[in-house]
Amino acid sequence: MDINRNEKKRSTIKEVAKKAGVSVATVSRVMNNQNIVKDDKRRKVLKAIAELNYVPNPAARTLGKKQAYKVAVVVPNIMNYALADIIKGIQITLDDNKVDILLFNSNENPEVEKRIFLSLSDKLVEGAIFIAQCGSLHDFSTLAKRIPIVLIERAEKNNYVDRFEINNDDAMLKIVGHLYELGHRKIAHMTGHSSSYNSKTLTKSFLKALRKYNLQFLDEYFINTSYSFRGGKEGLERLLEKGKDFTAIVCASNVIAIGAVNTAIKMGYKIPEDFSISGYDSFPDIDVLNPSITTIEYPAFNMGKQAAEAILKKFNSEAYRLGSDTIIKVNLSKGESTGKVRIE
Amino acid sequence: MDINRNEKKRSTIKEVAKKAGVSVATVSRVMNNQNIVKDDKRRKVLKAIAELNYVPNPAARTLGKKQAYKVAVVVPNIMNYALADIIKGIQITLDDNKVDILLFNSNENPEVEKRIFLSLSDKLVEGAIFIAQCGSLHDFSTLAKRIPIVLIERAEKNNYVDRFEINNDDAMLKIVGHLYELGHRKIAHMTGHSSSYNSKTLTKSFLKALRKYNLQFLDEYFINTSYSFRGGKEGLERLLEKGKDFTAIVCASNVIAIGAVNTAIKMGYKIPEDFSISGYDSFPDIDVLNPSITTIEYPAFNMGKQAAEAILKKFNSEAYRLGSDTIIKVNLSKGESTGKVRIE
DNA sequence: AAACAGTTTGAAAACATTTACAAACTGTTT
DNA sequence: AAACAGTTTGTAAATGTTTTCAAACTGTTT
Repeated sequence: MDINRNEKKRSTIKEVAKKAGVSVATVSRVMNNQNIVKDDKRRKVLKAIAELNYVPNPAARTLGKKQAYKVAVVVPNIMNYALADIIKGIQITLDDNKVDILLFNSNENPEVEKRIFLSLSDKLVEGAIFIAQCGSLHDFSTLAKRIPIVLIERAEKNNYVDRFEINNDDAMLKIVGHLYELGHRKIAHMTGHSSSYNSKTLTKSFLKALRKYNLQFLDEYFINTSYSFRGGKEGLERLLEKGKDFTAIVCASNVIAIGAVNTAIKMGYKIPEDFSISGYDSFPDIDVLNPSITTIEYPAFNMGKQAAEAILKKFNSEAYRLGSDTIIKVNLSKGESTGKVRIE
Repeated sequence: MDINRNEKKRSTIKEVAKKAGVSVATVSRVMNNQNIVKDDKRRKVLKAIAELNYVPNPAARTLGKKQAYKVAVVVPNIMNYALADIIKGIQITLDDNKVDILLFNSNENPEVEKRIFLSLSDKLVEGAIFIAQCGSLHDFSTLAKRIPIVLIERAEKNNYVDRFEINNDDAMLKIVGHLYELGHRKIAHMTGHSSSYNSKTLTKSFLKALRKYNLQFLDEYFINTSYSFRGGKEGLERLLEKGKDFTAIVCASNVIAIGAVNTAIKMGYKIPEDFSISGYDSFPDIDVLNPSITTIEYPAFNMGKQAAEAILKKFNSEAYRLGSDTIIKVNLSKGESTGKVRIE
């Protein structure tokens, strides 16, 4: 695709200099408000700038300064509240620092993500934030030497990237513990597609938690589905086809949980009387729903802020510096979708 | 904020040229796959590129070509399914054409939006898409001379921008008609905050529809609230405080409707037996909810695609060309949240 | 009035590419 | 072998900034 629009020409720094009767260097100094320009010249320059409607050409500026004030943000799906909330946190923080974000969406397609990853090295961004995994691992070592990298909920480990990991082990321990206390012993699990790193690690944590409580895991009550209301609906339908021996379902995401809860009620089940359902994620106003969903929540917006701050911090550091690992704390938020197991 | 990281230096076209024993022009030709380079030289160049790990500097390229392959997308809130869906449509279409998107989020803050709008003129993007209104009107005439502009659901009119407007009149006519057929005569209205252009125009369309059906509008059953589940909850609470003379509520958004429906049921009302509630928007899998929501839906993802295509089309056109006005069709999707009015 | 330090300025180089133009090769045809 | 047309290549200008460095001003002190 060729882009060939005849732009109405911008005025240049040369024209401003000519009009103001000074050198381009002086104009540049005024633009970058270096206060070594005398007042009378500064005034002349500002006047010329206003008259010519001059705005500096960012490409030339980037070339001269070797700074683009841009950060790439790569997500698998923008239609996901938790991810959108993280992006919002990033956006607000970077915006405060006059850094723009270049948004890339892989649409859960590993090949697209790979392509984005590879193309990043020629994008002229001063940093990149990758959120959530989709498909294969990338080798960040080369890229991390050039620009600061932040990974949120991703598998890659590397000494030079900053990582933010949600404490899945604790999350699953908390939710399984909560269900255990309510008397649940047969707990089903509904998670994302098996190709997803995030699903797989969460399942591992779930199994760990079961072991801790000496609960056995029933293979037939393990369901992979998509991260959506419909995924919750279809997952529940497949689960119930196999029988209803479980008393609770731990879902890997709130949308799945909401889909499952609503479908269960539509089918005539009572939640939580017939079985409990829990979610996981960051979902706004989840307490407003009926029934409200018991969930493990993490501070998505805040994670975004932290990620952006990590990038900004590295901007200023001399060269290439060790990354940090941050474990994000989770919080059990009890709702109406879980309850005491019925004594049969 | 100063960005001062010591980047590991990229290799340049000069180094490649030297290593390959050719001129920089030849390297440039290879990079832009112009097939006027002889095979032996091309091979040498490619070898040198590979060995030096050369990737062209985008800023220099932009400067030379006067093309940045970037489009700005400005939204009031990224945490909104309909907007996110539009962005997704834009993203996919632009990505196919190797155009990147620069995402700006005004966070529903008119001043931030204004700032973004003004800063756009110095961003070096080949196009801009503004989605939904937030606050004051902007004057797009100057910007539109330089780059193609697409406005989605915004008030500004201008001969040179492409506009996409949802057919609000038809939407409200359809939903009021649907409720009228079900016997409803006293219809409340819950919309966004009064500062929002989108809310205001929708309300106008709602009033028009009422008139068409000879229904009177009761001032006290008009509620402004926020676009969220909680907004729906709080709106409904305020509405019910004023009495319960209405038999239906037309909400300006699905999140408001969902919040209201769930809250109503929690309060002990039966929906739609006690009153009907309708939504408006694009919301994924809304039919999975319990009850499913009657809503007016518009093709958000597709609108995004169309918007991006409009931009791409203008890229290729000579200079500055008339814009188009597209009215987006809406569709009534009947759910379980609306029903026949109870004969009292 | 000369010397000096400090401030303000401008010329020109640097940034990394694209591209217009001319030169140098091809391979035919006379 | 000269003339020609077509292809391939290189030189150098152009793109619009920032920044280095030296020069030209200041105003003070001797």
